Amino acid sequence: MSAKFPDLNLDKQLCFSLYAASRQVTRLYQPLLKRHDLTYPQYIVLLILWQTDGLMVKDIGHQSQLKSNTLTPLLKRLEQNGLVSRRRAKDDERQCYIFLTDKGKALESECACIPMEMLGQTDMSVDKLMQLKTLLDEFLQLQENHGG
Amino acid sequence: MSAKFPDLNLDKQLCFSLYAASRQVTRLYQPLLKRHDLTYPQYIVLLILWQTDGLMVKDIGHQSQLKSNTLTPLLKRLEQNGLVSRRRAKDDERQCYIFLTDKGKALESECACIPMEMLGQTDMSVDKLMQLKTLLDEFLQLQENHGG
DNA sequence: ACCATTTAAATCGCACACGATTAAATCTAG
DNA sequence: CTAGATTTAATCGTGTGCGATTTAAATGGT
Repeated sequence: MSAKFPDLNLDKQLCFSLYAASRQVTRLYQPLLKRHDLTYPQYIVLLILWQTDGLMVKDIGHQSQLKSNTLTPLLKRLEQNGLVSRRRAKDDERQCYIFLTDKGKALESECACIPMEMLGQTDMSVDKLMQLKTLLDEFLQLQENHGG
Repeated sequence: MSAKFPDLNLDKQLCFSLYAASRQVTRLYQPLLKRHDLTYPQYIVLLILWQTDGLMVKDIGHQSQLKSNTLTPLLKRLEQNGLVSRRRAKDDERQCYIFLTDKGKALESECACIPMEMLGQTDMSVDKLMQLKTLLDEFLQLQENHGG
């Protein structure tokens, strides 16, 4: 069966590996994040805000590559959990600025152990992990020019 | 601001790169798959079935790392679109076997150009793409032993 | 000043993902 | 032979992702 189109398998399998690896990482994070009542995408958004507080939805979208249709409900959940507050800019009512609350700021140090715990769950060398990141970023960079 | 926990940034950013790259690939596939009325996960499942027809839901789950809560509705959609048929095993009514229809089989050759088109959209060298796949697979392998 | 265009966020609809549970069939120990 | 454990899919609820549209506000050219 199959192997009718053998030349094309490389590509198929790279994309599948990427897809599977990404979900695997999300699954690894889940137990660590659940302690703080966070999902993985919520954690991503918080990482961005911990780096720079008071961003617009647009800025968070640019950094996370997520659009408002994903971010708006996600940010509302973070707001409901008391981690961020949403404020309209006075000079431009279209813009919605996101600020960390005290609770949201405090969560940063509570989550400080997560990356270390994640590294502990991987038997891969730091060297190879860095290689992986470099290749992924190169891929992302090339695509950015392409797709817009 | 931030950089309170600088040692931990490597990890955070690797996971973010993985997350972003995976979604980027899905977005790249979408226009190509839409022509055939497929989503990316549906395409993944079809790739598995094109390799080996007549698998149980469990087998597809093992290869795709997806559980029945994702696969059952996905396979029902493929069935509705006339690409697969679902049959219970006579000797064990619990098992549900998935078979490609003629239309489902015919779709394989129609999709044969997709991997090449995908490669065309990436300016990354085949060498680096292979490296990337190798690292991702190594990561997945290590995790398989870990998590179950 | 006026209206078309642009921009930012929100809304809508659909299809994943996945933890948790359920249901039904099969297996197994006693 | 049968009660309980196991296996397999299906179901349920929540939270993404994302294309498409909508709403509201600001901008820009006339």
